[in-house]
This record gives sequence, structure tokens and C-alpha cells, in this order.
Amino acid sequence: MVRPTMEDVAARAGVSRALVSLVMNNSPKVSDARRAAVLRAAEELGYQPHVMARSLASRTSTVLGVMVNDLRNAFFADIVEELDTAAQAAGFDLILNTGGRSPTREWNALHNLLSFRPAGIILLSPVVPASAIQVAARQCPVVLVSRTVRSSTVDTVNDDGEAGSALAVDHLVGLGHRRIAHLDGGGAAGAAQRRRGFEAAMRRHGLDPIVVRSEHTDIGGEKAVRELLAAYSRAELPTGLVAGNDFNAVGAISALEEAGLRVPEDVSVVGYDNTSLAALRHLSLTTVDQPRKDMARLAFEALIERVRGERTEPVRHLLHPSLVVRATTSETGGA
Amino acid sequence: MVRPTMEDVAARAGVSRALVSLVMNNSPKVSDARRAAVLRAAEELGYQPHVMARSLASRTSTVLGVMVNDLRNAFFADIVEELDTAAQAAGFDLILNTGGRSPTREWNALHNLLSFRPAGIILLSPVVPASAIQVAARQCPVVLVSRTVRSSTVDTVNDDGEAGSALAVDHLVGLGHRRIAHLDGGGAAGAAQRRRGFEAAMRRHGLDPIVVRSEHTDIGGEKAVRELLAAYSRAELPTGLVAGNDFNAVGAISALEEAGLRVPEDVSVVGYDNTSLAALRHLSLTTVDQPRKDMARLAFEALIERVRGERTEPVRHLLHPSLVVRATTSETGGA
DNA sequence: TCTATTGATTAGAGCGCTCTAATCTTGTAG
DNA sequence: CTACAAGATTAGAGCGCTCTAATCAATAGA
Repeated sequence: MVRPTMEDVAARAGVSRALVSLVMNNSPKVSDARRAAVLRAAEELGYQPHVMARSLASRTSTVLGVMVNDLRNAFFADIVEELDTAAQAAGFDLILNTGGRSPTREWNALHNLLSFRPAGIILLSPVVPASAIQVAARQCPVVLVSRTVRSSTVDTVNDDGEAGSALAVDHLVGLGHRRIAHLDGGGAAGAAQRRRGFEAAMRRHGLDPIVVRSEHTDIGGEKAVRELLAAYSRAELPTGLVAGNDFNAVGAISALEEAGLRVPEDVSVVGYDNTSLAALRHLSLTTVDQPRKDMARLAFEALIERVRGERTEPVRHLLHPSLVVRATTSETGGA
Repeated sequence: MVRPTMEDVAARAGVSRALVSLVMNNSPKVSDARRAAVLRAAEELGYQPHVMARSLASRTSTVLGVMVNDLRNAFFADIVEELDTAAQAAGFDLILNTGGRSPTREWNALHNLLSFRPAGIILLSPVVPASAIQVAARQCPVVLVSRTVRSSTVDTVNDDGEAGSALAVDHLVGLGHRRIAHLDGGGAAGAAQRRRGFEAAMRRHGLDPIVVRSEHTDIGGEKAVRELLAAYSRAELPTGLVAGNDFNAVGAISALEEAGLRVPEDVSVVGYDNTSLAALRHLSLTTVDQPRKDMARLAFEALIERVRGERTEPVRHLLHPSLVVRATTSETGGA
């Protein structure tokens, strides 16, 4: 388990350590003969530069810290995959962490990332207080995804939740729906914007926004629908539902079907996030798509710009979501 | 962005760098007075040890490399989350990678991990050839999850796919089913064992195993069922389906319902993996559960044992899956 | 022939830390 | 008052690399 060092390669190639270093970094000022000799020696010994030693000596880092709110959430998993692709292409390595959705654990996780003196950090929907983010931002560039913060040293990438909800409302209104309810995501990331967008869009159409408190889970969706069923007569029941996210929508659909209501014939349902779940033919859920790939790419680019010192002004990316129409929405009174 | 070093702390506390080092490592041989002084100085400066420098100097590493086949797959996301929890508790940091399911890219990714001189590496369902794994294993302990390899220096953690399929078959047979088909996962990880287990279990019951070639996707499940519908008369159609995984099962259910068949009244369906999908009330899929948490924990433990040099013999964990009975299976001829 | 000049190579200090061995303090026994 | 543990502290080398400045070789110009 003992690996060769640069010194070993130098000895075998009959050159100095410095020359090996130059070769390893593709310096142009090395003669072809020496370069070949060094490369061969390295090959024979199975030598590979030690990233940490390199980082220490060069006072630069190729490490990017990533803290994920919850990897189990496919949304974040997608983003991380995308980040990894971008990082590999640019020669960076990801070190990954989760904070278990607890501020305290996230704070520790953030500290761990920081202790690597990473080139930069990306936080995916963090729950730590803004002050903690500030602390991190003083040590290296920080980019936030699905979370905003007022700080001139931190870049943010978010989808426009208000616009997303508006998309859903417009779609339903366009199909003739007038009584539309929103299943609010409570304290979940982005839930507040989605609700605001819903209410604003409804008013814009001269309609009365109905909001039911829920959660971003399928169980939450079921409960919310049961409440609606209890609160409204069949004739007055909302014919359109804008769920907080896809899971929530699935729960809502279950409860509706359980109550003998058909989707979309009796009630249309729109989800949010366009998770792989929504795409399943079995569900075929109409939903709002957050451009995850773009979000990841923009977050990465913003970070790299800061890392390279190409920019000091903060950027606030607000991406436009789009509606993916599938089979859970139709005109009022049936398809 | 310039962070204080141990030297700065030492100067401020009026002690030597070595003493600061001792304090940072909780050495018992430091007087309380000095310890307090150092801690205060560190606090005031916002000092945090530099992990890479520490790693280099101590010739030990707290880095664990993790290469994931596909983070988008909830199964791996769950495992990574679990690994992260275990790692944090044990004072290790995860550096994460993906190979995009391409042997070449995986090989590069593996190299990147190796260049950190990690304490150990965990590969989740890698597609690189065994020889590449051998190369890695010569440099640090390696644990494989959802992949086997014949090597005395590599530990493996797998679920017993044969037993899992047998569980599904036994369940269906117990419900009175005689005509049971398996939707084979093709080249996907673990698919071969699942098929073998299915065939063996069927023969054990004196039944004829029907195997349809499919994929671990919902589209694959739909196609496979359509083939079955085309190949068998309604009266001879299998009444039980053992799908390759949950997605596959969902696709199968869609196709069945599309054809006017009810699940489970007409056909019972069993999935595999117990993803969050299966648990959705809307689907309520009977499925085989791989003990992901245990798998992650065992993989981590195996790795740490090797890292600590507590064991040199290889371990081959083969975990027992369990059946989660939900609503997609019932007695033949309807519930 | 001697000196620039350019390009190739190397010596050596230093990145931030750990760790061994040496040194400095005390307290205690003789 | 000396001797000596035992505990507390520090000097200094070194981890594997980078990078600046110095050295060396070879060619060109005067």
C-alpha cells in the first residue's frame, strides 16, 4: 500500500524532482527526450501525483465542497450528478456531505467541507442560518441552490416558484377550471414562493385562491384532499389542484380515487418538480419542470467564475420553470 | 480568503506550534491552562486545522472515496446517504464520483479518487473490469457493493437476489398462483441472480418458469407485458408476475390495466427493491426489500476494519432480502 | 575568443501540519 | 540541598509536492 513519490520517479528517470513536476504539469519547457523518460518511469512505477500534497504546495485546490440537503430527494441527486459531470470536465473533485436537514448537523458538515480549504462550495437547499453561510463565504466562494440569501459575496440559483405556480394555474384556467386549490408545502424549500405565485395568478384571473396547508409528501397530499372533501360539497369541490410537489400530487390523486373521484375527469391535478415519478406512464402526471440540468450548470459556472476571480459581483439566477402536460389534467367536466 | 494557520494560533496564544497541534488532537498531556489559552486563540482567529496538511504530515487519511454507478437511482442515493452518516460519525469525509456507467469514465473517476490517497474506497455497482478493481485494491482497501469479484483483497456486499426472487415466487405460489412469469432485467446489476432464483424456485414448486426478457425500466415492463398478452390466451395468461425491479413492475401494471386487466384481481405483481415508489399509497406495490441501510453499514464497517488493519481476510456479505406485502398481490381469481 | 542570449534543468525553501526526541519544569524523596 | 522522576513544552525534521531563483549547456554575435 505504499505508493511511489515524485522522488522515486525522478530517481528512476535519472532527473531531478523538479523536472518530474514540470512534466506532470505539462510544462512546455521540458525537452522531449526527458519528458519521455519521465513519463516512462512514472508509468513503470504506477506513479500518480498526490493531490493533497500538490494542493498544499501550490496553495490552490481542485476540491469543490457540496452539501446536499437530502440525497434521497431525486431533485438533488440529479443536480449532484450534473455537478459531478461538470466538475470532472473542469478537473475538479467533489467532496460531498449532508446535514440531515438539521441546522446543527449541517453546520458541522459545512465545517468539514471548509477544513479541506476547497476552491469553492455549493450548498443545495441548506437549512443553516444566513450567518453560517456568511462565515463560509469569507473563506471561499459559495453558491446556493434552491435557497436565497442577501449577501454580495454569495451567488444563488433558484427556479422561479411563483412563475411555476402561475404556469399551473394558467393551464387549469385555460382548461375552464374556476375553483382551484393549492396544497401548500409548509416550510419546505420553495413552498412559500409557490404559494405566493398561486395566489397572485388566481387573483389575476379574478378567482378566489383556495389554499390548504399540506406537506411535500404523499401522505400530506392525501390528508389535504380529505380535508377538502370534508369542507366542500361535491358540487363546490375544487375541480383543479395545484400540488406542492409531485409526491404531494400522487397522494392527492390516491385520496381522490379512494373517494370515487376520477382524475382528470372529475378533478385535474398538477404536480411540481417533474421527478421521474411524474414521468411514469402509470401516473403520467402533469407537472411543473424545474430545469435541473441548467440549474446545476449555472451553479457550477458561477462558482468557477468566482474561483478564477473572473467576477466579484454576485449573480442571482432565477430560472424559468416550464409546464409538462401529461394525463392528469383535462377540461372541466371531463376530457 | 486567507485563513489562519497553526503558527498564527501559536503566536497569539504564546506557545509553540507543537503545543497547538497537541491541543487540536486532544492530547491528554497538555496543561489545562495552556489548553484553554490555545482554544481561545483558535476561537478568536476562527482557526480550523487544514485537513490536507494534516493528512500529508500524519501519513494517514480521513478521506473515503465513493464511486457511484448512478446517483439518480434511488437505491444508490440511499446507500450514499447512509455511508455519509456513518462516515461523519467515524470522522471520515466522503469524496464522491460517478462513472456515467461507462467503463472508461469509471476508470478515470477511480483514478481521481486514488489520487487523494484515500483511506479506502467503496464502489457501488461498478462496471469497470475486475483488473481495474485489482489495481485500486493494491493502493488502499476496497469494498464492492452490488458487484462481486474474485479477489482476496476486496470485500463485497450484495443482497441475495436468488433468495429475493424465491421469496416472491413462494409468496405467489402460496396465494395459489401456478402460472408465474419473470420479467428479466437483462444485463442490469443483479438481474442474473434474480432470474436464476426465480427459475430455481419455480422448479422447486414443480412449476414451469416463464421468463420474458425485459429491462429495469417502466417502459421495459410495459413492453414485456404486451409480449405476454400477445403470446398467451386470456385463460393461459400468467396470473403472477415477478418483475425485475419496482420501475419494471410499475410499467407492467400500466400495461395490464391498459389491457383491461385488474391488479391484483386478475394478475398479481411483485416488484424488487422497495424504492420509495413502491411505498406510495397510490401504487402500494408488493416488493422485495433489499436492506439498503444494512448494506451501507456493512460496507462501511468492512472498509474501516481494513483501514484499521483489523482484518485481512476478505468478507463476502450476502444479505437476506425480505418481502414487503402490499396491495398488488392477492389470491388467484381475485381477492 | 569572449560574452550575451536562450532554453533546459535543478537546488532549495516552503505549504501547514505531525511526531520523535530533546529540553524545561515541577514536585518529592533522600 | 541535590537528584530524579514525571509531566509539560518545544525544536526541528519531514510528509510529497510547487515554484522561484540559480545554474548549466549550447548557440549566436561581436
